Amino acid sequence: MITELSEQEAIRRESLKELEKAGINPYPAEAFEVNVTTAEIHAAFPSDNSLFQEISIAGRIMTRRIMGAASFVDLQDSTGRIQLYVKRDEICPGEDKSLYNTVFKRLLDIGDIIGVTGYVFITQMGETSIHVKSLKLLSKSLRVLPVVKEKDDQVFDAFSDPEARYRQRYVDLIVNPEVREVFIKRSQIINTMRSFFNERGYLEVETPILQPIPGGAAARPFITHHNALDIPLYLRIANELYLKKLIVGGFDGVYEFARDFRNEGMDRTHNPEFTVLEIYVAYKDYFWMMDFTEQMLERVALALHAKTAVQVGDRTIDFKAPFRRLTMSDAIKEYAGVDIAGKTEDEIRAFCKSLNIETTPSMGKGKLIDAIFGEKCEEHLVQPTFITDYPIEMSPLCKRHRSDPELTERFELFVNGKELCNAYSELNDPIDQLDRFQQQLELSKKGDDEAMFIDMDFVRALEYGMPTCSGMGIGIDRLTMFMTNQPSIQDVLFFPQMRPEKKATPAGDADEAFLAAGVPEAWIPVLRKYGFKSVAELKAANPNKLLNDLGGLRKKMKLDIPALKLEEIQAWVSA
RNA sequence: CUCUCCGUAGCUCAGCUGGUAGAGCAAAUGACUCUUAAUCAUUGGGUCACAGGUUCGAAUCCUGUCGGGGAGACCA
Repeated sequence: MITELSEQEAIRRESLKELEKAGINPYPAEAFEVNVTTAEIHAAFPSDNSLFQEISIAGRIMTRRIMGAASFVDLQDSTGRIQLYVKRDEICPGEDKSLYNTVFKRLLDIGDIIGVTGYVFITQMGETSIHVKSLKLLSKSLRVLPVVKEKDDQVFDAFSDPEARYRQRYVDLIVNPEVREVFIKRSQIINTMRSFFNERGYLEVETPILQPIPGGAAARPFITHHNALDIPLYLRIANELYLKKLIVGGFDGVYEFARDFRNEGMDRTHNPEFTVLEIYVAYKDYFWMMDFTEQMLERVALALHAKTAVQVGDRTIDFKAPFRRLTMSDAIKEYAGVDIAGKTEDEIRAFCKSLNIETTPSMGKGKLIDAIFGEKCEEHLVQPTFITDYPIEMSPLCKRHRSDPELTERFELFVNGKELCNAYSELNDPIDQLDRFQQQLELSKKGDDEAMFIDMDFVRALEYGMPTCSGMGIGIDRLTMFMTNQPSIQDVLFFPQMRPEKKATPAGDADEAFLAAGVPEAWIPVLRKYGFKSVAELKAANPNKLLNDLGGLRKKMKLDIPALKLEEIQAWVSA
């Protein structure tokens, strides 16, 4: 684990030892009392100088400006930053000035976490600051933080490498304050929605993530295995069927913020695991749900921005209810210029050809219509728009339209050309439901590998009777991208999925090979430094010379590991 | 999966048509008791992602691998 340390990391580890020698615990166990945050000081101090005369505050050292016997430090806590004024004779009132001269100036670094006491004042340059009376190290930082500087709203040397930011999000959060803001807003979005539901008496529930049948959506699942039951289990792709079983069970409204998993491609709008809210409300239909959805989104926008207009890229999106409503057939008429109403599969296939849309024989009527819509319409739906009345083949869980048996009572909400919500008047006819599942089976025989599985327990539940019901699902990650103006899903997930980091395998053999030959772990980096990259090279060496050279190297590098014996080295070479 | 750009010090980046690496910040040492991208002086810090190839000589040219960004294909 401890490979080559950089010069600065080695210096920090030395400082750590010196601190311990001086009797300072770099990682003390006891609590440090904090009685104020930087945000509270900045909010109240300038108007009332009598406040904050005895404060205790903790945070991370972000930058220092040392001028001999006095210094300024920028301290960052969870709410922001404040400047500290550290004066030698203030923190070292007696003869012994080592706390300032040695500990503060030499042994502390940017990145260390400290606690201070003192009082708030305003410097001659007009900056609200803390006059430090005592200072205590709370945690020593051994790694070097990127130092981001700022002047007149211009940022210098920003920590910007996406790979490093996503892999080491903690560093990103420390040095890039706007990143923290995105995630605070994400939490606000979820809280606003939760209040909206709870005020109406709906119940927050939890349903299985490990499912024997991955139902409720069309997607490729992750498969895992349960040892005790000796059965395959799937990570859920949706929770729709379970929530509807709860409506059967007698709840009037249930919702879940669910983590779903889909074993499909990754790009800037798709992560293998993502968060979806699904809500089901008894005795409602999809018209009711449209009203509900637009009110919910308007409220989220207001909660975050205090207005309904939200900046997304170079566009302004207005979440003020009501949103435009358009049937799918009208949308295709408007944007593709063809009328699909009452047309056969062959006629629609011909439309696709005339519009230069690729088709395959396995595509049914529903997929063909969806292809036209996807190619020609979606990109135009910038302002929030409900697209309604989808063809029946695409919606096996959705109630047939009350006035057209070819269609379903379904809507999707499009924002900025992307799908955001999906909702139905839920299908509660168990015979129709089984029939639709069987049609899915036919599709899958035709080669559609994402047709739905049949969940017989769900059909059985419907046979007991489910009230009329409307359900809606909304992608929380996508919603957060819109509401916080982030172009990539990776920017709204703390830890987006990444390929595993491989430590650059040094030329020659891996550590394991050296260990297998009997070399103690601590000596492996030494051998590499000495020039042995592989076990084979090691075996070719003269054990006596090795003993001498390695002993010398141990002294030179001041290594804190036991000296080697000739027999040990002979064992490696002959192993 | 395809195309494309990228990978150099802890961070942000230079490095030309090939000649064994530079800057700013950060760090070390020193000066400085109201600075704020603090300032001034001195110094150290590199497996140029990895592996091959071409060449007298490769950070640079070529091939492959790994990792990342972007675009597309596929996909809700």
